[in-house]
Order: sequence, then structure tokens, then C-alpha cells
Amino acid sequence: MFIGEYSHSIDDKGRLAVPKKFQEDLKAGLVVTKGLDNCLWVYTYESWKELASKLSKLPISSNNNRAFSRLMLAGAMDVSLDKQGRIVLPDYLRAYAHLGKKVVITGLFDRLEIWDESEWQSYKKRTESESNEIAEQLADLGV
Amino acid sequence: MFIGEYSHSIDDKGRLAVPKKFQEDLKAGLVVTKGLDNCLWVYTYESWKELASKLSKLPISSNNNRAFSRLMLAGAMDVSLDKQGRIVLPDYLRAYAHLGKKVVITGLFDRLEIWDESEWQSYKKRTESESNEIAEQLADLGV
DNA sequence: TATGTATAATGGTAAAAAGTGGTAAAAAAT
DNA sequence: ATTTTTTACCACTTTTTACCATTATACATA
Repeated sequence: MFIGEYSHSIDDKGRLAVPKKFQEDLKAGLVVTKGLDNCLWVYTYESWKELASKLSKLPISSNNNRAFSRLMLAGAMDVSLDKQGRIVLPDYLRAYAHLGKKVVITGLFDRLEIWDESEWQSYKKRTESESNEIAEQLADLGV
Repeated sequence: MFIGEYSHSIDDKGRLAVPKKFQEDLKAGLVVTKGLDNCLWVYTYESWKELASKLSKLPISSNNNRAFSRLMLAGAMDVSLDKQGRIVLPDYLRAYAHLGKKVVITGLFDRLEIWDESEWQSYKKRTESESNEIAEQLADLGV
């Protein structure tokens, strides 16, 4: 289970250290892809296969389905941890998420997200102010 | 079962001693999350996992679901007691709850809350004076 | 109220994690 | 086949975190 928020930085060679707590679950391989809200999504190789299979079963007739599938599937890249627990992100993914040097890695149960630090801060500010309303919706779900 | 109200302090290294009475139930691991009313909520690792698993199953396609998951999952942090029964709170959680040096830890049956001391005092003053009205409303719930 | 005991707070030190840079091997381009 | 570029590895520095020992405080009991 991935949870929490970690501030790390991308060095001059494009390397990003994965938080130590997450490395164990990712060392069998991981997939990075374009996520929603201008961040990157990171899945274990295993959970990626599940997700991709779901996407591939969506009716191909819908514009939305095709667009979303292309975003997630074509945008994906499989990477692996080096011996120091780091990954290298391809340029097109860094560009997609506007990643500068400082990034935030977040854990969302079965995936990670990689955010440019300033984008994460502003997203967080926006949603925290709405947290009470959001929480009420959750109450309806019985959580 | 967690019960009572304790005043503790966060030292210069960001450490917070957990009340001795609570340590036994928490030594298998605990999760600190952003609570409502500007305090932090603390659950045992096990009980948190159930909640988190529900959240992770919400459709990722909805803006609200993503926002909520990020608040609750990325906003959480799994920590463990050190050999002296203390925890270290990450900066983003201390900032969220405006925690200064003096904090109050309260037990609420299945969770703890961590409050900045002065916020706790003013919250308490406010709600104690309104307690009768609040109780009236609860009556409707069969309490 | 005094005294012993358990719990909290403090601070120095060692270990681990993250960040940095050089170099060799592999891949790609000419 | 040779050069250039990219990638992975290794060694090192800095920063953060965990551990241990000690001191202070609160609490309970006599």
C-alpha cells in the first residue's frame, strides 16, 4: 500500500530517487504514464497490466474512450530502479507533467503520482479548502 | 480503545511522544491523516487499510474522487513508534494542523486526534458552550 | 508534603537515505 | 568500424532519521 507525500528532486542527469518505503514493491518493475491533472502515474508492472486490460476492453466507438486509452497506453513507459533505487523519466513524460527540479511523489494506495512541486502545492491548496464538502460526499459512501 | 486528553510537546527534531497508554495498540504501526477541523487523525495501520482500500476502488475518472483520494491517501503518512514510543510527523502534516510546540493528543475510541494546543483550547471553549444545542441534534440520531 | 517511580523531554552520535559527480559500458549515429 | 551519445554503475558528500544516554517533570503513594 502506497501512502504519503515525499519531496524529492530530479538531478542533472534526469534521475529521481524513489522513496525508500516504496522501493520494495517496485523493484520488480514499474510503469510510468501520463495521468490526469498534469501529473504522472506510476504503477507496479502487475497492476499496470490489470489497468491496461480494462482500458482495452472499453468500447472503441467512443471518442472519449479512445482518447483516454491513447493517453494512458501510448504514453506509458516501463522503467526499472537502478541499484540506488532511482528511475530515469523520459523527456516526453517530464514535459507532460511540467516537472522541474523539485518534485513531489505521492502514494495513492495502488499507484504513485509524480508532481512538479509548485503544481502540487497549488492543487493541494485548492482541494484542501474544499475538504469539508468533499468529506460530506464521502460520508454518503459510508466511509 | 483510546480515551482521554494529554498535553505533550514536539521537540526540536519534530518528535512527539505518544501517551504511554496508547503505545501498546499502536506499536504495530499507525497512520496519521488530515482530519476535519484542522487536527490530525491517527489510526492503527490495520484499521486504516480497510478505509484506504475502499477509497482506492472509487472510479479514477471523477475529479472529486481523485481530489478526495489525494487528500486522504497522499495526505496520510504511515509512521511507527521509535524505541521510546515517539513518532515523527512530516512537515506537511504539521503545517496542515498548524502544530506548534505544544500539542494536545486526545483519544476518541478508535482513533486519536492531534491538535495544536491553542486551537484545541478555543475549539473546546466554543463547543462546550454550545454543548446543549449540539446534544439536541444528536438526539435525532438515537444517541 | 516528601519521596520514589514512571513518563516525557533533551541532546549527542551513529546509521540510513537522498543528492552529486566521475567513469566505463552499452547503444545509437555517422 | 569509429565516433558520439546515452545509460548504468560506483564512490563520495550532504542531509535526514533513528538510537542511546541523560535530564527534567509529573504522578502516585506513603
